[in-house]
Amino acid sequence: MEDGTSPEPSSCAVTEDDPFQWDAREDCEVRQILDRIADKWSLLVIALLERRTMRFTELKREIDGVSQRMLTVTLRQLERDGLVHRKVHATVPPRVDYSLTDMGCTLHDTIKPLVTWTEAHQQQIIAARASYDRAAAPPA
Amino acid sequence: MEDGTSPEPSSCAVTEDDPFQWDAREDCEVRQILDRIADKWSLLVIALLERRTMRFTELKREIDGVSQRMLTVTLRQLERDGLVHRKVHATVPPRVDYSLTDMGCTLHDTIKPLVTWTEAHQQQIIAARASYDRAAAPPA
DNA sequence: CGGTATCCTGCACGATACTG
DNA sequence: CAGTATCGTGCAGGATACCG
Repeated sequence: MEDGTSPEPSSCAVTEDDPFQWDAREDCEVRQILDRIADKWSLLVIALLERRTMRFTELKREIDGVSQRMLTVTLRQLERDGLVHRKVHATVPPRVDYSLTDMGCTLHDTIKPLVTWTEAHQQQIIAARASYDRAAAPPA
Repeated sequence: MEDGTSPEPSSCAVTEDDPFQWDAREDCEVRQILDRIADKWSLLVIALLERRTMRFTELKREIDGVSQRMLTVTLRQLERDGLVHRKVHATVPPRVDYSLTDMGCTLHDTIKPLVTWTEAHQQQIIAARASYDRAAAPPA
């Protein structure tokens, strides 16, 4: 395939004084943490809990397609990372409330722009994909 | 386990007028796109390309642990999504330059705070994990 | 209700070999 | 140099059953 089909490159600044350069080591803590919070369900859980405290079953009902196992695993990881608070009520039947911790809220603040960006650019991305696929299409 | 070991919940605002509420449907476009850009390598590639145009081999050398296959796959996806530009030079040996598109740059702008957040909170997260693990420790 | 424990499967990904 | 093609497999994650 030629390159003529790609969108133009940008000329975004190569800011030399940009302190943003991350550690590319495989065992880098930052990468591990990012992998964790950027996984399939964590973002969704954080987004939902930012709105209000929710029970386990509520979360399960809200999140289309999540298995009980994955929801449990996700919540446990977020709790372990100090992002989500788990409150067990000693009632019967049991009741467990999940909510964001303060740190979880600050994380949400940084995630939100990412989701907003995605929403704002989804049409552009869909168009880019169609264009790419057309260019690579089977020359029948 | 009791709940006494969890960090306190936050009281972050339940802003009712908050328009941020995302589509939890499994086939939601936003979720698919997020899954794509939040994967193990994409973030790293975007971060590196924001600094400067890079060749395939350079990227491979910079990113510890990535296989040739995964780098290729990642770059193709990002190209297809219109986030990365691929420029093939008709020289021999071949030379392929990768750079961010304008859209890729805007994405980087929203990713950067997330990385910054992670760097800023990694100690807190490590501490939270240690605390959690201690609480759940084998009661020998 | 809100989980664990167990089993089983698919496919994501690495390794390797080949090519324009 | 910058890929494709093919094969093998580890483990993420679904399904199911059971429990406090």
